[in-house]
Amino acid sequence: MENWDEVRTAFQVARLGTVSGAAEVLGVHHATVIRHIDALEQRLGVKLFQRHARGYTATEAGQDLLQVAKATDDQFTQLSGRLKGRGSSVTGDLVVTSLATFSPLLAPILAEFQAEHPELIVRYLTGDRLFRLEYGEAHVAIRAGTAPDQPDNVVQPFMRQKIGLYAAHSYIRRKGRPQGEETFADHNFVGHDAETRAPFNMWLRDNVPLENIVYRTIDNRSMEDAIVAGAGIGFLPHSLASRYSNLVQVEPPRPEWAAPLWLVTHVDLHRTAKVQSFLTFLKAAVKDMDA
Amino acid sequence: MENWDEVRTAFQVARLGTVSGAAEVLGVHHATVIRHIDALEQRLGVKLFQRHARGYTATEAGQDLLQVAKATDDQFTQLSGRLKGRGSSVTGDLVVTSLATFSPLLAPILAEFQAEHPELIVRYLTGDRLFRLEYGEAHVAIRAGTAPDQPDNVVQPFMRQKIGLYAAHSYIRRKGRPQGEETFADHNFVGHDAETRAPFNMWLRDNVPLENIVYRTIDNRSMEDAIVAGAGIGFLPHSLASRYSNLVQVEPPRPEWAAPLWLVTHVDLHRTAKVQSFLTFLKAAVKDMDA
DNA sequence: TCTTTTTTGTGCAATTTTGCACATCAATAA
DNA sequence: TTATTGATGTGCAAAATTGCACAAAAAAGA
Repeated sequence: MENWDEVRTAFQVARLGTVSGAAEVLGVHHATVIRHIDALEQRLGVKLFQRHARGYTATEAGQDLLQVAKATDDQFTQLSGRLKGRGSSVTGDLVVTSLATFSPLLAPILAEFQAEHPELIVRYLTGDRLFRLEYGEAHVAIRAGTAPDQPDNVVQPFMRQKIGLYAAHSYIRRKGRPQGEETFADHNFVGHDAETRAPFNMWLRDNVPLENIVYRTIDNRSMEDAIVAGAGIGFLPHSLASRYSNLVQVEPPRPEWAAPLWLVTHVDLHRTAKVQSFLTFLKAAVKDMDA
Repeated sequence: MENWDEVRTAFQVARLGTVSGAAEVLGVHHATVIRHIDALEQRLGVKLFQRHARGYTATEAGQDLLQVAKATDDQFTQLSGRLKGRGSSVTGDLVVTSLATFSPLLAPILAEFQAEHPELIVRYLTGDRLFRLEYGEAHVAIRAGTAPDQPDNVVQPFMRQKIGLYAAHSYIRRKGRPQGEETFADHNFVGHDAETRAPFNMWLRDNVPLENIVYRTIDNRSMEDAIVAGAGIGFLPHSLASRYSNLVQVEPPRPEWAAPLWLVTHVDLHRTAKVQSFLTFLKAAVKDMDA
């Protein structure tokens, strides 16, 4: 059964009983309808209609087709409604991906956005590997570092996280509070094991002796745990550090430490209402946080 | 949702994940597939696929379409199978129509044909009005009289019913048995009230005084009842009269009394296996009866 | 009975659709 | 790294589809 359009034509003829009527409904010339029916009957090897001067009446075969095609027509109509509606409504899945680092930042925002759109299911994917937008793995990605320049992606600046140096009370009691950068050589630090391109990490490599970075980890979250546990002084986002009552701000956030964050979406999805709605919500949320 | 073919194309793309694969399955050029997708997306205003170098992956909208179209594809495949099968099998309805007169003749034949095709449902329509083949009211019609010449109908000779003159024993006892045509003026006859074109009826009008036709009826079946009841002498098909033990053959069947019967089918249905099968069965049955 | 209306059916031209060639791009393997 | 493979995307010509004009026939109405 190839050529679904011919089935659609036959459906209208069976429904209306005349070629002319079907042609009008379908918006084509009645000759086209006749030829569709002829072609379909020849391919199937079955007479679908009996032709007479008052129109076409469906044979048993034609009525069988009518039943099936009627159901199909209904299904397609409903599908069309759903698809068109989907273009302007915030429902279904919203897949957001980022490094696990930003989970504390994003979680409350995502939660609130979901609360505003009860029909929405938020899927927040974090992981080591980058989830690829061009394969449809996510609607929105939050990326850090230099601006990504994938051709099919729409990139826009999101925010700069304020990053400061923090240490736990337990550490301060043990090693004392540093008095300016020049005293850092006497202190222990928590840092990345790998050579990441994060600004604060590069600053750390330049301004602190390597042997003072006594606790090294790959995972940002483990770094946070180490700082809280008093392993040493380390960089933390201001918003995150302020949640811990046992952390002391050793150095206030500096612009050169701040890592720029980017919002990345795929071209095909960027214009959709769902993504747009989320992006504006996201930017408004961080604006509130800055203020 | 117009243009079901584009839905079919999108279905294959969603199923296979690549334009090239879909093009191969559909038997069209891959450029055609791309253009179908583009057209469909534009009409719906929704992105169905995300394009990347490895192929097309369905968005949520595309997956919704996939679900619906998959069901449609199944339905159409099944329908196609049913329709094609219907072309070469004897199932469903077989609608036969004739004047009620021929019911005694046809009933046993129809019954046996049904027994040979258990899946068949025989609908035998009799009535005053002619059921019209061109409106699909019947597959086969048995008509009497001069050959019908409707353009769309396929007419073939069926049989000539042997018609004789019969009377009941009770009538013979009352009025005696006629000794040849010349004594008919002394007898009572059962005949048609209307001026039918049936050969035996015309013969009756020509060879028997009108006032001797004492029992007139419109319905052939009532005429039969009258003869059996002894109302007078009347024409009956030989096959029918021989069933009654209380009937006497006044005159044996003559060729000029015999009414030619015609088998009529509609052009569109004539070639179908069901109709052909029935026609050959029908002709074989009456051949047996003659022999 | 005759006219009007409605419907199907067909040859031919215009339009649309399709196929082909080629460009491009990304992933894979040597 | 480099060549290769397999995918998408586009201009242009060929092919198929469609629309139009018109014919014909039957039902409906005057």
